[in-house]
Parts: sequence; structure tokens; C-alpha cells
Amino acid sequence: MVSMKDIAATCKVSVATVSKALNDHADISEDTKKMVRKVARDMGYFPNSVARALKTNKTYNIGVLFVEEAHSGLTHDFFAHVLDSFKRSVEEKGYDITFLNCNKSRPNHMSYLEHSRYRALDGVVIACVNFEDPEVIELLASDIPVVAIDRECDTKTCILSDNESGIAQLMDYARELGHERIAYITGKDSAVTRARVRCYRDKMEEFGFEVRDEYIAASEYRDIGQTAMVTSELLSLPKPPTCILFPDDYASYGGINVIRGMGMRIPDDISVAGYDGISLAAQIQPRLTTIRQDTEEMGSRAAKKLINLIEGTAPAERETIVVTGKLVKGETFAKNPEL
Amino acid sequence: MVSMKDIAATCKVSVATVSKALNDHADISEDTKKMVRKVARDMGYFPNSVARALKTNKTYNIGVLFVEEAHSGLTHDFFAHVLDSFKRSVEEKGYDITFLNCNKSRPNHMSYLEHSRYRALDGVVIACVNFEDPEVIELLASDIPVVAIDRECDTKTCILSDNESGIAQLMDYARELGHERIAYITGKDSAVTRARVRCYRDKMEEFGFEVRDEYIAASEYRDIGQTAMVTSELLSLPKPPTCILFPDDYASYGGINVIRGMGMRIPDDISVAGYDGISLAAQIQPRLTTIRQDTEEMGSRAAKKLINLIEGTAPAERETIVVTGKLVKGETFAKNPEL
DNA sequence: CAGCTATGTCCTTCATTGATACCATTTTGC
DNA sequence: GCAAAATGGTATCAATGAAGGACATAGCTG
Repeated sequence: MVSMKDIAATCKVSVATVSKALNDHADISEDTKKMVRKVARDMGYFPNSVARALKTNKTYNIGVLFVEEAHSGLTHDFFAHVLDSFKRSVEEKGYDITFLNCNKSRPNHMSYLEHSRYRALDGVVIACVNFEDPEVIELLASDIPVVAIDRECDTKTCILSDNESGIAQLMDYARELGHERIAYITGKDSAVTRARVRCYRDKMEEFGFEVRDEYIAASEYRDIGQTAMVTSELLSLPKPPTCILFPDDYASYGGINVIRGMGMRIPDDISVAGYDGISLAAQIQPRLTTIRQDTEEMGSRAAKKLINLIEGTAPAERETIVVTGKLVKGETFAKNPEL
Repeated sequence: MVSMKDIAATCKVSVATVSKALNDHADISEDTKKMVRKVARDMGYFPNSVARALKTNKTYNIGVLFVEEAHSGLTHDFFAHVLDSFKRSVEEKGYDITFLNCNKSRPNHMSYLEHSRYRALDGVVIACVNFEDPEVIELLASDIPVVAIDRECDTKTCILSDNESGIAQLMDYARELGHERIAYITGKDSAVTRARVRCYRDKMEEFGFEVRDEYIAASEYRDIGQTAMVTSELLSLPKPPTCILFPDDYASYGGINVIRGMGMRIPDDISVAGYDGISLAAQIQPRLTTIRQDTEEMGSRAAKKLINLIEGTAPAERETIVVTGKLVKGETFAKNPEL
């Protein structure tokens, strides 16, 4: 590895001069800068991020907290797309991303905060974790720049998808098609879930439709089996719904399987919608009606905001950024057959 | 941040002693070690990875090269699962993973190798990249420990899924069900593709079935549209196949859509199989017959091997590790209807 | 106009970052 | 008193930043 020392020797100047020349300080002559830069290039020099970080306490490294329980991290289509977009955005600014270790069983376990300090991360992006985890709370309470994705959070900036608008779009669409008995299957209880349910209720009331508690059924996100069970309960009600909104695209297939298993046709006999807009759902027939979340936008907004916080280029106010999703009219929604 | 200096001050010993105590050197008394460790714990000390790395030239950081063109990185279900498993394995040994920047358009662009050195990565895992890329070649030729996933490679250790056995299992299964006119749709030309085609041909010959060139059709991996086109060409042959093997699960849905669009039933009129075993394919009906790649095993083998190379605990011979996939008998394969 | 200070440019020296390695030194036990 | 055990001092890793020095030019005074 060629270091500044080598460049200094070749140029017959001091190491400090090389440092200043490469960092474009004002007190180095243009001639020297040119020479140093040329030699650096010729020798294939690249700075040593480790040494620089030690001195400047800036690593140009951002931590990513994507916990993987039950397929809800990297292998979660929605978050994978958000992360992908996030990654591209921060890379443009010269940052790399490192996963925060989440192996809590190791003997010498570090908390997320300790781990962030251990690696001297400049900032952390949080997504897809349990926000009641004491370690997450500790991280949120720290002075490390943090941006949270898809979770409401009082203390730090968060990027939310617009659940109200998503559910509202689906509800409006359902009403247009004449549905009144609309069921909503929820994911696990969380701020997101509550926001969606609230919106569902508001819309039902706005439309003057009866809000029946048995039409609001609790399942789990991305749990095909659980959602299948809940769906079959819904269908065996005396007055089954004519339209079911599922917690997400994955889960909806649990419901779809059950519906078909009972000999009902989609969308002729019953309409269904997912949520998220995963790529496969747009391709498999019947194409799923869903809300496509703008993962690209969420990732890049998160990146921009986090870098702002890190570099202090903007006042570091916490902020709630809401990204709106778009209704995808697939082939699983049709007119209420009872009309 | 509490550093060794602080511990040293509290314990009234030198920094050197603290360092040795924490690293369990033999020349420190048990009493001192105990005291130092206790104080370190009480003060909430964690080592500064940056400083340690500067001195020891070991970062406990592994680079990951997952290029994202055309949804073939993080958002690629197969690789996401492999990476997830890889990540869990290396974390157990105290390593973190960092993505190698792949933004080639930046003004101050570093090659993968330069970037690896810049971050002083201990090793790199490569997957899902174009192996003809000069930067990849440069990295493979370097002295940095590298493990490649899913690509044959002469110079470095690679983890391959057993394409021969995968195709063979599908072919055997097809023959059991009485199929003779078996078509194989390939992905883009690559070592993997060629291995699969070779195996397809070998099996056809072994069975004494006629190998027709028009039954070997070229598409792209994960390209639903392209695969749909190729499938419709296959189906319009004078003697269409009774069984089609698709390049991967995603792509197979392109074919499935076309088949259904022509009014044919799966598997009654035609049998189809995917490849990879993505989670959704096991859930959507009809459940896809496919080869489930052992992503867990591939990730953990890659991790183990890379750490071996890094830590030199085993002779650092390059090695080709083959991980066998498993036939998943879904609902898209049935007896040849012509029998 | 010599000689002295003032100013500014450009560069070097030295200390520093946190941890570790090596060698030197002190303590302990016999 | 001497070996063995325990501890301390210092250089080092690659880079940065503060402080300062060398040199040239400019301005001022006697």
C-alpha cells in the first residue's frame, strides 16, 4: 500500500504538505499541489480511511439496522428495495454502509449504540426493527444521527409511507366498485397498523358503511398461513365481506389460496387487495391490486436527510417525511357481485 | 467515549497494561486482569475499532460485492437469502460486512480493489456480478482473500450450487412422469447456464430422447417478459414440448402466464418447473415445482471459507465447494397427458 | 538607499488520534 | 542477589492540524 509517506519521499516534501495538497488547503502553492496530485495518481495512492477516521473521527460509514427475524430484513422485498435506493444515494456522497451486528447471543455482545461507537459510524438508518427493543430506544436517545424508516418516532427524523392515503385510495376504489362489506386484515399491532385501521374506520364512517368489528381481523405481516386462517374465518361469517384488504402482498396470497380453495373466483366473487407492490405481484396472474410504496423515494429521502444531519449542512431539526404510495389497479378488484 | 487511557487512569496502571490485560496476554497477573476488566466493564468501555485497525491492519470488516443492475443484487431473492446467511455466519466470528461501493460514475472513482484497500477490508465476498468486468478481474487477481458465490472461478475459492444435480433431478422427475419432449429455457449465457444446458443434453441422451435444438431456447434470468415470448414460440412449434424447464422461478411466471393465456392448464396439459425455490413460489397456487437452492448452506460455507482464508487457520488452498439443491415437488408437474 | 520591520507565501516540525508491539525496567519470591 | 513475573515507556500505524520557520517582497525610517 502506497501511503503519504511514499508520496512525500518521491516529491521531496513533508508528509504534512502532501496531506494539505491533497486536501486542497490554501497554504500550498498551485505548483506543489499539481505535482503532489500527479505523483499520487501515478503511484496509485488512495487515502487510508482507517487512519483518516482515527484522526478526524469521521468514517464516511453509515450503519444499517435491518433485523432479520422472521424474514423481515434483507429478504423482505419492500425493505430490500428501500435499502437498495438508500445505498445508491449515500454512495453518491462517498459514504459506505455497514450492517450493525444483531447477534444478541454472542458472549461479548455490544448494543447497537455501542456497536455504532465501536465502528465510529457517522450515522445510522433504522428500519424493520422492534421499536420497543431497549437497544433501539437507547440508540434513538443517543446523539448519533439517526433516521428511521417506516416507523413513527418522536425523537428522530423518520420517513413514513403514507398509510392513510394508501388505505384511503383502496377504500375509495372499493366503494367506486360498489363494495360496502369491506374487511380489513391487519398485521401485528404497531403504529403503522393502528394508522391503517384508523383510516379504514374513518373511511367506512365517511361512506356511511357499517363498521363491524368482525371485519377487522388481526393477522401478521407476511404470514401466509396465519392470513389464510383469518381469511377463512372471515368467509365463514354469516355475512361475509365482498372485498378484503390484506396487510401486505405476501400475506394476501394466503387469503387468495383459501378463497380459491373454497371455489370462489377472484375478482368475480370477491375482490382482494394487497399492500406494498412487490415486483412479483405485478406479474403473477391475476395481477394483484395493491398500493405500490415508493421505495426509491423513501430510500433517497432517508439518505439525503441522514447526510444532512451528519454534515450539519441544514439545521438538524427532526422531521417527519411522508412518502405517498400509488394505487395499482390489478386484476383482483371488480364490481360488487351482489349489485 | 471512554478509552484505554481512562481505564488506565482509574486503575492507576499504564495504557500498555490495560491493553495487555484486555487482550489476555500472559505477562499480566490475574489480579490486574480482573481489575482492568471490571473497570472496563463498569466504565462502559468498548475498543475503538478504528484505532485497533490502524495498528493491527485488521478491521474485522468484510466487503460484499453485490451489483444491483437490473434487480440483481439486494432485491434478488436468491442472493438476498445467501447474503443473509453469510452475514449471520460472519457476525458470529465478530466480523461486520460493508458494501463495496459500485458507483462507477463518481469523479473520484475507486475500483473494487482500491476500495477494498481504502477500507482495509479483511476479505471480500463476490456474488452476482459480471465476472468479465476488469475491476472484478483485478480484485480476483489480488492478494485479498476472496470467495465467489455462484460463479466458477479459477483463481479463488468459489461456492457453487450444483447445477448438474439440479437439472438432473428435474429431468429424472420429468421422465418418471412420462415426458419425452422436454424443453429447456436458458438464462443469459454464462458458466452456470452452460453447465445446465450440458446436463440437460446429457440427460436427454441418457434417456434416449431426441435432443432438438428448438427445445433449447435462450431467454434471460428473472425476465418475465422475455421468457413469456420464448415460451409462446415454444408452444407454437409443430411438436410443442409437454414439459418446460424455466431458468428460474421468476421467469417461469412469464411462461405460466402465456400458457394459461392460451387456455392450457398446468399441470394437466403441460408441466413446468422453475429453479431457485424462492419463498413466494412455494405459496402461490399452483405451488411451483422447482429446485430449492440451499441458500443457508451457501452463505454459511462462503463465510466459513472466507474467514479461514483471512485468519489462515487452514491452508489457504483455493477450493470449489458445491452445494446441492433439492427438488421441490410442487403442483406444476404431472403425468404426460399424451400417455 | 541601507537597514530594519512588516507581511505574506509556502513549507516543515511536532503533537495527536487509540491501540498495540517491543524492549526496558521494576517488583516479587526464593 | 538473581531469575521470573509483572508492569511501564516509547515508537508506531497513516493521517491531520496547530504552530512556527525560512524566505521573499514590501514598506518605512534615518
